[in-house]
Amino acid sequence: MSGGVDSPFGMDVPDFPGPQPGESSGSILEGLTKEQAEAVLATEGPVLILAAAGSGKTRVITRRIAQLLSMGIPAWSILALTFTNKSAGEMRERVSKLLLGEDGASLGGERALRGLTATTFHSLCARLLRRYAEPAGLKPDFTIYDSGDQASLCKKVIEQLGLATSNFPPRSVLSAVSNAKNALQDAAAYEARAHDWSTKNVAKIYSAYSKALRAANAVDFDDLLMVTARLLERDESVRRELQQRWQYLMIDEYQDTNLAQFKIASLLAGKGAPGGNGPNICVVGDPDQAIYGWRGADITNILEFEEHYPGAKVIRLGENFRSTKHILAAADTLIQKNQRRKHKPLFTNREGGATVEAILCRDERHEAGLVTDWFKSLHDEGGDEGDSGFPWREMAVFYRTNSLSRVLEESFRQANIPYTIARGTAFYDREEVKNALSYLRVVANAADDVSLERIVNTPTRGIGDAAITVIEREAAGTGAPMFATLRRVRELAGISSRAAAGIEKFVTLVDDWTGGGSFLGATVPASLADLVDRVVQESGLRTMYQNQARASGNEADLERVDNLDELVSSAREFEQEYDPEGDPAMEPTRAADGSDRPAPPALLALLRGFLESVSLVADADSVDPAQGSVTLMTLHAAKGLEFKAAAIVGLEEGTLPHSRALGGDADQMEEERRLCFVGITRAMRRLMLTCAKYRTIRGLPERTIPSRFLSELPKEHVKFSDQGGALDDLRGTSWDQDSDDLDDDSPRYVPDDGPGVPKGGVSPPSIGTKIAKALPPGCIVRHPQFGEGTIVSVTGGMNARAVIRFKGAGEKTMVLEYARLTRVR
DNA sequence: AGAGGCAATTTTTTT
DNA sequence: AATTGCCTCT
Repeated sequence: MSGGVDSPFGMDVPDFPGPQPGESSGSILEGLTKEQAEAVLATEGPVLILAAAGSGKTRVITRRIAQLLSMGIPAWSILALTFTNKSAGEMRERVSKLLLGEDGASLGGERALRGLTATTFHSLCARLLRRYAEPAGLKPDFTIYDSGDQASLCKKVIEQLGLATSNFPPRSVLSAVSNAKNALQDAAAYEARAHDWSTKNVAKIYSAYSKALRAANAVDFDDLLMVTARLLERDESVRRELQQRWQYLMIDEYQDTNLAQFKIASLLAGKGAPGGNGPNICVVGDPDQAIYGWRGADITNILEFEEHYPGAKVIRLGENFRSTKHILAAADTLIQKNQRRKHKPLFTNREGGATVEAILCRDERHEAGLVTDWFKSLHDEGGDEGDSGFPWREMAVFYRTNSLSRVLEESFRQANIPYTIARGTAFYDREEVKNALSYLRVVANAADDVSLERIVNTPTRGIGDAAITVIEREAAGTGAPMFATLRRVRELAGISSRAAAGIEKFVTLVDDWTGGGSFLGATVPASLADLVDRVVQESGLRTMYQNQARASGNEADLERVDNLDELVSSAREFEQEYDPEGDPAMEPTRAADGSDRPAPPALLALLRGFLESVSLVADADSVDPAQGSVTLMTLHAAKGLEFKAAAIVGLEEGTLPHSRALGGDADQMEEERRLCFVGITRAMRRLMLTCAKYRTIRGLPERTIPSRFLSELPKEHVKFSDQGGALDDLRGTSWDQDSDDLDDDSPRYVPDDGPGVPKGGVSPPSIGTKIAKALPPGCIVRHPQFGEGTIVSVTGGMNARAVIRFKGAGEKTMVLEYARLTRVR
C-alpha cells in the first residue's frame, strides 16, 4: 500500500467535494484568504491550525503540501496522517492535481509526488510494525484481528481461566482492554492499578489475552497504535531513523487523537533541529468537532498543543465558505451551548438562502417519507435561486445509529431514488466473505487459531466439537499453534477416524496453497487472484453456498456466491495496483545481528498487503459520490464531507443525544451536541432536521421526546412545523380501520402501555390479536420486501402469526406484530 | 456429527 | 427485528 485509497471494490474516490475554482492553475496561494495563505506558508516549526467547519481546511492542507514540494522539500520526507483512507486518498489526489494542473500539463508533479506518505494512523503503524517487526516484538507476517476475532479469542481466554463469561462479558472486558491500550497501559500496568476483585480479574484476562494474541501471531486494532508507540519510545535507532526520514509532519483531525496517537506523533516529530523553534509538526483540527471521546480521543491534545510546543504558531480559520447564514447560525447557536470550549464565532459573508426546516413527524416511516419527498423536490425543482435541481450525489441523510437506516432505505427504494449506504466494512463482515478471508489468513499466518477454528469444518468435513476439543487441548499443552497440531492427528487419542480423515484433507488443502509453508512448488498459485479463486473453489465454500442457494431458492443465498466472486475480483484489483516498492514488508528486514533477511515471497507479501487493506477499511471510506446517488450515513462517517442538501433524522432524546449520554455526564452530552453540530455544518444550502413522535426501537414502538438540541436552535433561522398529528394517510393503508379494536385517535404504533396490570383481571388483547382479526384468510396483503401475498392461515394469541403465500417468495410464517404488512384488499 | 428449532438478548459511534 | 446461543432430534 502506498497510501492511496485502498478501496476493496476498486472504486477509487475522485476529488470530492469537487475541485474548487482556481485550484488547478497558477500560484499556490491563489484565491486564499490572508489566514489561509498564512497557514500554507507556515512550513517551519510547530503549527496549530484551528480550522472551523467549512473554513477550507482541506484546501489549506493540500496547498501546504504543494508549497513544501515547490520549495524543493522531497516528497518522501513528508508524512501526512489522517483518520480514514478516503481522506488520505483525497489529499494525494488534490495535491497531484495542484502540481499537474488540470489539463495534465506536467509541472514535474508526478515525480515530485512520488514517495509522499499520506495515510491513516493505523495503516502507518501496520507498516512500521512489519518493517520493524523484530524490535517491536512481533513477526512481520502478523494478522490484524477485527472485533469479531477479538471477541472469539477473548471468550476462549476467559473460559480457559475458569471465569464465567456471564460475569465477564467479552465485550465489556474488551472495551476495558481497549481503553487501557489507548491510554498506553499494557497488561502489567493495568494490573498494577487494579484493586478490586473484578478489575483484578480483568487484568488477568488482559494479560492472558495479550499472550494469546502473540501466540496467534496477531495484533488487534489498538495494538497497532500501542505497540508502535512503545517501539518508538524504546528503540532509539528506529526512532532516529524515522525522525530523519520524515522532516515534515502533518496531522489532520487532531482533536480526535488519543494518547497513543499523540505519543506516536510526538515521537515521530522529535525535538527538531537544534536551535530551532521545534519540529516541523503541523496539526489541524477543530475542538468543536471532537466526536471520538468514546474511543479514547483526548481533546486536550489539541487544546494543549501550544504548551507542548512552546513557540508554536497558531492560525485560526474562522470564516465559513460552505453554508448559508441560516445553517451557520443554527450550528453556531447550538455549539455555543457547550460550556467546555474555546469561544470561537463562526461567520460568513454569504447572504440569502432558505431557512433550516425542523419537522416533527408521526413515526419513522413518516419521517423517511418526508425526507424522500424533500429530496425528490430538490432534485426535480432545485433548491433556491440559481439552482436548477440538486444532483442526487449532493444530498445526504445522517443519523446517530446505523439501525435508523433501514426505514430510509425502504423509502428511497420505493421512491426509486438511487442511494448508497456508507458502510465500507459491511462487505467484509458478511459470513461468506469472512469465511473465505479466514482461509486466506490461515494461509498467510499458520498460527492464526481464531481463523483456523472458524473454517476447519466449514464446509463440514466431519470434524466435530469432540475432535476440536482434543486438538485445542493438545495445542494448549504443547504451546504449538493448532494448525501444527492438526498435522499430528494420527498421534492423538480421542479423535474419530472420520474426523481424522477430515483433518488430513484440510491440512493437504492448505499445504497445496502454501507449498507446505514455503510458497514454492507446482501446487502454489501464481498470483493473488489465483490464490483467492482457488481458495473459494477448493475449500468447497463456493459449492456450499451454491447448494444452499439451490435448496432455498433464496436470493440472499445466491448473492453469497456473487460476493465470493467479488472478493476474487477485489483481490485481482489489489494485485494490479500493488506497488512492491511501496511495501515496507518488501524492504529487507533488519535482523537482530544487523544482517538483512530476505524479503518474503511475492505472493505472501501480496496476500499480507491485501488482508491488511481489508482489515483497515473504514465505513467512511465507502462514500462514493461519483455514483450519483444519495448517501446515507452515520453522523460520525459524515465528518469531513459536505453536501448541498442534508437531512438529519432521529433528533430525539435517547437517539440524538444518545441514551448513553443521558446519564448526566456533561462531557458526553457535549460530545453529542458536537455530533449534531458536525451534521449541521455538512449542509451547504439546505438543511432539514426531523424527529418522530413514535419510533420503533428493537421491534417495540416507543413514544419519544424531541431532542433538546432542537429547542436550542435559533427560531429566527429555523422553521419548526408539527406534522405529527395528521392521521389521514394511515387510513386505508392498514388494519386500523377495525375501529372497535383500535380507535382512530391512536396511531397503530402506540403501544397499549405494555402488558401492564390487567384491567378487571383480563389481559387486554395483544396487538397481534387485533391485527389477526383484521386479516381473514384469503385476503391480500403487501410486505415491503416480498411484495403481495395471500393469507393462508392466522393464529391468534400473544405472538399472532400468519402463514402467507407470496407470489415470488413462497410461503412464509410471520409474526403479525412486526411484519410490516399492508392490507391490499 | 450436524442440522434445525426455540429462547433469550439486544449499550451507538469506528480504526 | 435480528442475532446468538443452547438444545433436541435425526
